[in-house]
Amino acid sequence: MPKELEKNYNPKEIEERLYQVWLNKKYFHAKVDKKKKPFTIVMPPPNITGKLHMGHALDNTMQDILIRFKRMQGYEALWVPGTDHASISTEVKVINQLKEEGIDKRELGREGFLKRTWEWKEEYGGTITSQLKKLGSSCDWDRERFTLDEGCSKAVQDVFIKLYDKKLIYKGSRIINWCPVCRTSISDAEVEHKEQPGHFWHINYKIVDSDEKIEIATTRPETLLGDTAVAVHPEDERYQNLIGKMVELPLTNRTIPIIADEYVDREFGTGVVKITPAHDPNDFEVGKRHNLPEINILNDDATINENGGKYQGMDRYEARKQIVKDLEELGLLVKVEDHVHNVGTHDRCKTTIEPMIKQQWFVKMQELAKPAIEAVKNKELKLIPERMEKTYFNWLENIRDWCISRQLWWGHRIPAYYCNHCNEVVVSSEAPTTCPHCGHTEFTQDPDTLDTWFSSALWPFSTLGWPDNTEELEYFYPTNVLITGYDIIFFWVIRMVFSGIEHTGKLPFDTVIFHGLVRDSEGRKMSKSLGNGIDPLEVIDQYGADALRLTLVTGNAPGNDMRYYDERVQASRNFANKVWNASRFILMNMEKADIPKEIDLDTLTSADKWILSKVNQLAKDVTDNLDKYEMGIAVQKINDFLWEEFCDWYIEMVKPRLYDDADTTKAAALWTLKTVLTNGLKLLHPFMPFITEEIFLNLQSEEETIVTSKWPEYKEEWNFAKEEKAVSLIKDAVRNIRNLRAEMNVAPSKKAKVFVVSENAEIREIFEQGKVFFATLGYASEVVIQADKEGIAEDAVSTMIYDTNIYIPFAELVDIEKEIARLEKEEQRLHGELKRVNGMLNNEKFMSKAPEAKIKEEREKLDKYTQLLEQVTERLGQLKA
RNA sequence: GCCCAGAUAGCUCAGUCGGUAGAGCAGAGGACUGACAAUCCUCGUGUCACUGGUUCGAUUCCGGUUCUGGGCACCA
Repeated sequence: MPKELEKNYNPKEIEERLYQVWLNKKYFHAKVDKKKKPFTIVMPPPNITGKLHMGHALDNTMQDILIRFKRMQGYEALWVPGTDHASISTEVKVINQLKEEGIDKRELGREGFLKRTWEWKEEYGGTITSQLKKLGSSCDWDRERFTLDEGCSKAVQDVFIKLYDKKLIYKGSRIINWCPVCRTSISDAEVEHKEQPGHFWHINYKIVDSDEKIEIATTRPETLLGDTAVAVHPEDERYQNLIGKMVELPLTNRTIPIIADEYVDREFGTGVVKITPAHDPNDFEVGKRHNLPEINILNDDATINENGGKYQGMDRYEARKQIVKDLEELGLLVKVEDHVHNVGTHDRCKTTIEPMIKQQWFVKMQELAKPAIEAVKNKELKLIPERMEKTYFNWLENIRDWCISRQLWWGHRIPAYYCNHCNEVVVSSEAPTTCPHCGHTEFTQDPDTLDTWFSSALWPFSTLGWPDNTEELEYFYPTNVLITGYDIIFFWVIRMVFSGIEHTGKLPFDTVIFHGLVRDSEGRKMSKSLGNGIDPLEVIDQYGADALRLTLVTGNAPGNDMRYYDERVQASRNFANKVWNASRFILMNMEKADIPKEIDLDTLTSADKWILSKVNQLAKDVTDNLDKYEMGIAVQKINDFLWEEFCDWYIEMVKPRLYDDADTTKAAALWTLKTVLTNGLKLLHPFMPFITEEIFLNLQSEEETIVTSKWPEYKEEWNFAKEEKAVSLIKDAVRNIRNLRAEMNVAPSKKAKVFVVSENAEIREIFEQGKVFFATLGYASEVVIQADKEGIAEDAVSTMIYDTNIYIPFAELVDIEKEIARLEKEEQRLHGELKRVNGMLNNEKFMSKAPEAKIKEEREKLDKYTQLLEQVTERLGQLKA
């Protein structure tokens, strides 16, 4: 006994209830099953500091669609969820929390701080995953992972040791990006170049033992405290005589040489550059070439250190002011210009980064990059959209070594130990007992932790048990696709690719799908500072997760940004409501006949066969689209099918049969309604999991849930080409009649007798078969089908489809003038069409070169238009006479 | 400076492996037709940015131009 659906579609109640059932029944749990093919996606782990935003919603909707699709297709579909420890973000959050309590992190000590951070993680770290559940994400929560859990940590440690042993990880003193607020080094990828207004200070340096001066220009005057040379271009005539001489460095007691280096651009500024090897990456390189001393003038908080003389202790900007002032007093400041330049800032805290020379750990990238480039070049790894390949190559081909050490506490600690006696470095998973160099037994572990992306780079395999060769790893790895935003291609995607190749010998996935950003309705990035972010949870609360999901995936091409409009979610919700109501209608009528499990297809009417054929074709199309990851196109087709073909046409066609007690095709109608609805729901399920399940459960299927139900496949026996053509003809006729009536302003309540005239017996038969619904849909009081015009009033309005005429003699309603105008417009249109077709067919080149099918198509059009034109002309003649 | 993308109906966007361009929203007119007014029916002549080329045929492919976004790099 089918339970009736609630009168109103109430997503909130349905979604919460169903998700709980799905969890209890473990539908999302995947296990090693050699009889089935695996399909695996690992979720880009959201930060534990995060809150669900539209980007996550889009990202996870797309993943869920693919996972649900594959699960229904019979794959062992595994979607691994998890979170990222997000070293800096989390550490900053906890530091701030401590600050409110008046505690400095150093007071707590490393262990105390970590304890606090784990507590923080326990309390807030699960926020985002619980929010993902509201979205309907069908992740295998039994396999949820965390980048800092035991397994992932082991993987990190193994990788570090392995790369160190291969000399692909090294410790070195190099210029790195330093964040004075977070007080840690960061990688190049974490530096955001931002345009900022600044100044260009022109300063004179005096040549030693001479009255001459040399003018340099700088945007950071305070760095002159660390200058160790002044450089000019070796071929610059202006300065030839100065090369090799010394200059007095103002405000210090030092003299520094004038050197020649090709790095200098003669055209820019004065053509003279001050060289500060310790605080500028380019100068660092120049310094190395000329063996210049490196003078670090900054403390870790960007105040001037003991090398800054009287400026010691000043903040970098304070020192800048003072130095400019002092230079001015000395008469060495030539001029100040306004200058807009790009300043490197830390992407997390937006602080201006300071290049500094520090001992850090690096991953040597050159060798690792090669196979990653190769994989995309030889198509083993596919990037969607393809244009992302350029970005990918560009980054990898110009890659610099990756600075992986961070002066933070929250993260994977570097497994390196230093002998307290001789400072020998030992890299190993456990603290060593004796120093291989001097034999002493006391060691201190490196205090630094690793870049948070070091662990996420291993995510596709560390989550499956690597480095142990687990069953899961064997079965589910490599994963299939990765879905993520294009904004983390460098941070994450590329690093996973080379890590996968290096450590597992396999690509971690074969396809990467990049999606764009969800922007606000004005096209702006959603951001906290603008306050224009839209909370997905509020949208879900108001319209339901299904509506949000549908909105996010509709009408968006891969890699393109999209705008979020409330109206679009409303439209999605309306669609859900439509599906709901149509389903209610079907359920309400189900008892009007016994619905057979299997039906003899011969008992179906042409309308039944038509819609069955349509849903059959839809299954094929949707499957094809999803195989190509074209989710937007797929769901558009489902939407069109359900709303237009199924609701607006088929259900309307079927109504007279259901309401007529004498009708003998009720079982066929109900079987068709149920079958088509079931298949439609299944196709829709990956996109709108909740509403489809709720209806499915009420439809009394053989299957216990739609989640693991069998995906509809194309069936040859459901292909009814003849009926498709027939119904399409009747639909055209109906549309023409409606059109006519609308133009004539005839109210739908005014039924009229309709004559269908065709010399073609087959066509008469088609209308005969569809008579019942044709009458209803075409507002006919009676349908008369005949071969000639016998008995039809002269002034009946008419319309034609192919070789069929339809006459509606609602004489008193007809406005002859209007009818003539309408026909003349039609006549004009046909002339235009004929001109075009004739133009093509009379073109010899077209005839000789165009494909035969195209020529045939155009010929058929010629026939059709010619015939229609004859009829219109004849009719016009009658009316005008 | 290098690279990429977009430019299509009033708005937001799909699409076209080259053969007379689509959706949603908005708008106009009509209808409470026994699931649904969160609905139904009817209504779109857009130089598919501009400009050359290839082609029987280009909005779709190739070249150039303009405008708008984005990424990377950086000149001190």
